[in-house]
Amino acid sequence: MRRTKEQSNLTRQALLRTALLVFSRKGYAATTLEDIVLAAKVTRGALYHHFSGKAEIFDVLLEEAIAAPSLVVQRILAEGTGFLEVIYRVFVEQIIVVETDAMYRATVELVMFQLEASPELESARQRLQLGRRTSLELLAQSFADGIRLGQVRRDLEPSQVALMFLSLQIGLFQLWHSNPTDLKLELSARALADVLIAGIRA
Amino acid sequence: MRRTKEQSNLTRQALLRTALLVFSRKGYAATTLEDIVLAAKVTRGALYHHFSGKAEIFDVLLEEAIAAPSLVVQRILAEGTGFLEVIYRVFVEQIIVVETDAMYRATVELVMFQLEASPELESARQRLQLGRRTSLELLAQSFADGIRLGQVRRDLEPSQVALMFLSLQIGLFQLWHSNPTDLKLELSARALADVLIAGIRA
DNA sequence: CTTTATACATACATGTGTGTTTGTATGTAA
DNA sequence: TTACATACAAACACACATGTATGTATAAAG
Repeated sequence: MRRTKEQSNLTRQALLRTALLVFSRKGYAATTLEDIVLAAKVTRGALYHHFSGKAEIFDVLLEEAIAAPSLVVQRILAEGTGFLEVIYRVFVEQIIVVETDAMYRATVELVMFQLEASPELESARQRLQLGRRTSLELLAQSFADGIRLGQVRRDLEPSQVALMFLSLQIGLFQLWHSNPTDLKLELSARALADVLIAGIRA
Repeated sequence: MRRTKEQSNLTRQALLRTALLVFSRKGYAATTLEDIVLAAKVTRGALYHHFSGKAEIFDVLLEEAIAAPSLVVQRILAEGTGFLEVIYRVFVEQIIVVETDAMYRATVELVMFQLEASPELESARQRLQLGRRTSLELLAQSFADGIRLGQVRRDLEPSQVALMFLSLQIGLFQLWHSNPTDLKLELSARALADVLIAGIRA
């Protein structure tokens, strides 16, 4: 009955994977360890062998979840063409990933909807906050470049434009999430990005 | 020790008021009835006398919370001047209320951060979704008027503009909430509204 | 003024979830 | 091949939160 080392690793991955799905759907508090191990087809013994408890498994998930979005951004920034076009693409494609990749969506849901709710996740929230700050700063710097290139209105604060960019993304996803059926996400994302660009272009 | 009818009403109100604050801070699941009655300086007996349980008191709160934003909108729509100016004011003032009115802020937090998390609040979520749909439709209709008046770009879908408006509001609040200290809310709200207007004006 | 209903407080029963402990079969190293 | 470590399963103990049942003092009704 004793599993081999790599099998052990598989169960650990299975636990993480299913835990992500369950947490993102039911939330931290409402998720019981039994839920997780049942879906992963192991017992609580396995979970407690791999993790110290409920808090730790959530923490591990969050680590990856916070890192995920910036990966997408960096991919797009690498193939950059025109400034405003890059902005447009970053906005749209990052939202498309949410729609198409269920796992990525789960991580976003985890961060956006389950994190603010529970007080015991304070440290996680602070890490998220830090991540968002750097995101904002990176964006702001990018928009500052855009201004210097003469592509963005000179009277705008780069930090405010960055804020608007992120607000739009977050708000759109939240609205879509609260009503996924009658909201075609990609279409809307393009429309919003279009207005955004129109509002900031020089 | 038996209280009079109006005293009873006061304790009921106190329970609702403190429950709103506690729920909005700790979330539904993490909030214990003991937390509420302790803050309200009564016992659980009082709570169970006025409400059938945890679920009901949350439901009552939510009813008001969902209704609250539309009240603000209607107030501003009443004193309408120019179209784009009304849009601007609705956007900005609704956000200002969140910053200045702690109770209003709590209701918004309740709806935005605590509602998506718990599965047992499904019915409440559906009511919220309905409220948002009507909000969107109302906004869309308003923007359609704006197009007809020649104040808004004719190539834009009114529904998409409405979506953008709401997304911005929601996203901005969420970002501010995750980091209230280094984000001057009113200032940002004005900046975002400015870009929004610039992006949609004909 | 008596009676009854109300507005709570207190005590209790129950369920549920977490963490811990113990047991065990098997991979792995010597 | 023996000895030990590991990967889990199963059982247990404990805490805690909800709901309920009971008690009681006093407004309110007649």
